[in-house]
This record gives sequence, structure tokens and C-alpha cells, in this order.
Amino acid sequence: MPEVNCTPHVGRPRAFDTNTALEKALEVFWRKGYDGTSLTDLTDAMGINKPSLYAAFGNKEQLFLKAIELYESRPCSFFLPALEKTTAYEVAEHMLFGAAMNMADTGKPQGCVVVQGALSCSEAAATVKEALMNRRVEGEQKMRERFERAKQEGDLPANADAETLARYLGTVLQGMAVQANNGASAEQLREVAKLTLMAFPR
Amino acid sequence: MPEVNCTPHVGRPRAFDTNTALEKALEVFWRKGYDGTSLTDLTDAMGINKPSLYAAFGNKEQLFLKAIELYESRPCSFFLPALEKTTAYEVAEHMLFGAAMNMADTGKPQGCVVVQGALSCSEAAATVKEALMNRRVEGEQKMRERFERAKQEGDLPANADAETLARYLGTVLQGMAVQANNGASAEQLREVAKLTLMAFPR
DNA sequence: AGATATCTGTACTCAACGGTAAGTAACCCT
DNA sequence: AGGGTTACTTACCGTTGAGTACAGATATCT
Repeated sequence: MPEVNCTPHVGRPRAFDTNTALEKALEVFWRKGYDGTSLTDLTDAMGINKPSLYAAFGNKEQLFLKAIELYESRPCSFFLPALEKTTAYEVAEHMLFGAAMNMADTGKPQGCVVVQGALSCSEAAATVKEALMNRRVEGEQKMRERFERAKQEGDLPANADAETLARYLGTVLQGMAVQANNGASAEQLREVAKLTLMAFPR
Repeated sequence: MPEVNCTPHVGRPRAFDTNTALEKALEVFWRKGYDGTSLTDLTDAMGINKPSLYAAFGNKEQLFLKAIELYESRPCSFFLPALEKTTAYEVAEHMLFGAAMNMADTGKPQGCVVVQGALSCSEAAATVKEALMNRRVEGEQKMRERFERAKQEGDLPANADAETLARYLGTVLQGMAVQANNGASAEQLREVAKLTLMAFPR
């Protein structure tokens, strides 16, 4: 896998930090979506020229995919940490409250780039759309597996439907992204989270 | 308000049906989003040339807004009928099951154009994005008012939080739109609907 | 110091974008 | 039948889209 941050030993050194630039690109894609973002939007935000962008990241599509990777691996990401809680209920709890805080964070664009980056899009964005869809589906798959484990460990009843519980949570999380775009506050999303948990077996 | 379907008595008659053309435009916007849809996409689908489109609908933005109006007023729309059910629980039930059927309908684009038409978008789409956001928020407002009425009528407990219940339902409905885009079936969405209703007071 | 390798900025390509001018075709009214 | 009005078709406008050629700049390696 070609590393974004590999610094060659020869030649003129890069005048910008690729990770910082990638963060900037992520923010633009997040706010404007893939189709709504132009290369000019990107280069303006990243503070570089087009040839530098192409040399460092390939093209618009690859830049987007790298930005998504960054998004999911950032320390403030709540998804994977939530999965590691000790019971299924706690997993759901941390997932929902983490999302509430994260998606309504006013220091970043609202919502979730994996949801809103390319939900409906042009044919040119088909690859990107599919990549995002796969991430959403995989996220639910991980929750499902976690809940199946919980059934074996006994903290979910044996008759619980792990698949539907995962899809239910996925639905609320994705809905929260839209809510955040509607201007919902973190507190309002927490209220939704509490209500969501009332349908979750404990 | 200028009516789309006004047929003047003089001059050459229109060679296409404006409502049929609007349906076609709606379908394209629904699948591709506002930014992802080009005028060529539209004229191809509508079977007309650009000047006809501009003469009949104004411009791309106005065409989109008219398509949304059509979307919400279509007979298959489930939202307003659900509001008229006799109890709050039945309202929620019909809302959720209606959405499950509607959004996963394979005869149309998946999801909901009000959610995915311009969630993240360019500055050129700002007006359209705001219009969609307002529709989503107004939908929740209508649910909230319906639930407040239900409290007075006694079919919701007096201590129920109408606002949060409405936002909860809105969140799940919007999440279902994303789920449908993920490829979720109507049956899978119905399972989510059932689970959602478990948190709803009856 | 010189050769080599990489990055940067300017200036460009060409296609697609949203939108329109102008001439022709088709209808109603008198 | 002819005038008035509206719509359709073709060809175009200027702008912006993504992507690149090329020359100059700046580093390491020998």
C-alpha cells in the first residue's frame, strides 16, 4: 500500500504537510459532498496548486478515498472504541452518545461524511458512492458480529436478533447525521439516543 | 403562484406533458442529487430540449423545487395520511411502515429525495439545500404538533416529550432513507420499524 | 560543485457546464 | 386565409470542470 506520508530522500522536498492538506480536503468534501466539491475548492482549502494535489494524491477520486480513510482512523472517531465496550448495551450506548456528540460538533462540518459524502450522485462519483456504501454496510456488519458475540457471552438474550439490532442502530446513526445537518444540537441528539436505547434489550 | 399545468389557449401547443416531464426530472434528481444532475441528464430523461425546459420550468433550481413539490403531493406519499391516524401510536406505526415500503420500493429510486437531494452540496445548491432542510424540519414540526394533540386527547401520557418523540421518528425515517440506499429491503426496514416502535409509548 | 530527482507555479488543454438567441413550425382567433 | 402567439430545433455563448506540459526552484548524492 503506497503510504501518503512517505518522504523521499532525493529531490525538492514537499512544501506542505500531506496530512494537514488531507484534513483540509476532508473538511471540504464533508461540507460539500463529492459532486459539490471542485478542484478549486480543494486547492484553495489545502493551500496548494493542482499539480501538487495530483502528484501527492493521484486525482479527485483517490483524494476523496484517502480523506475517508483519514476520517475513520482519526482519534475522535467513536465507532471502533464503542465496539470494545463490555456489554452489547454499553456498545449501543457509547455508539449513540458518541455519535450525538461527534455529529453535532460545531467545530467541524455537521453530520458524517460517510453518510453525506455521496448519497445521491453523478455517474462520475459511482466508485466513491459504492465505497461509502460499503463502509456503512461493513459498520453494521461489525455491530452485528459484536452482538452475536454478546449473545454467546450472555449479555444479550438468546432470542435477540443481532442483525436487526445492528440495522436499527445503523439507521439511527445515519439518521442522526441528517439531523445534525438539520441543525440539531448535541443535546437534542442525546435525547434521541436515550429514546433509541429504550428499544434495546439489556 | 404560477401554475405548472396552465394550458394557454393561443399559440402552438406544448408537445410534451409538463407533469410527466416533471416526474422524469424528479426521478433523475432523486437518483443523482441536485449537484450530480446535469441539464443534459434532465433533458434526456424528460425527452425535451433545453429551451423547452427553461420555458416551462424556469431554470434548474426552480425545476428541482417543483419536482419536490410534486414528490410530496403524490398519491403514494405516506407522510400526511399517517398524521391523520386516530392515535399517536398509530401515527408512528403508519409513518414507519409507510416509509419502509416506500423507500425500498424497487420501482423507484431508493430512499427519499428530500433527504438525499442535496444533503452536502456546492454553494450553487445552497437554496435547494435549505429548502429541503426546511421540509425535513417542518415534517418533524407537524409530527410534534400531532403528538401534542395526542397528549391532550389522552392517547399519549401527559409526561411524554412530543418534541423528542417527533425527532426520534424523524431520525429513524431519515436513517431509513440511507438504509434504502444501502440496499436494505422493505422487509428489513419493517423489522427496524418494529424495533423503533418498542421505544414509542402507547 | 555538478548531476539527479522531486516539487512548485504558470499557463494551458478540451470537454461539459448552465443558459440563451434566432429562426421555423404549429396552433387559435378573426 | 392571414395575423398573433407560443413552442420547438439548432446552434451558439461565456464559464468552469478535471486534468496536464513545461520550465524554474530546491533538495540529496557523489
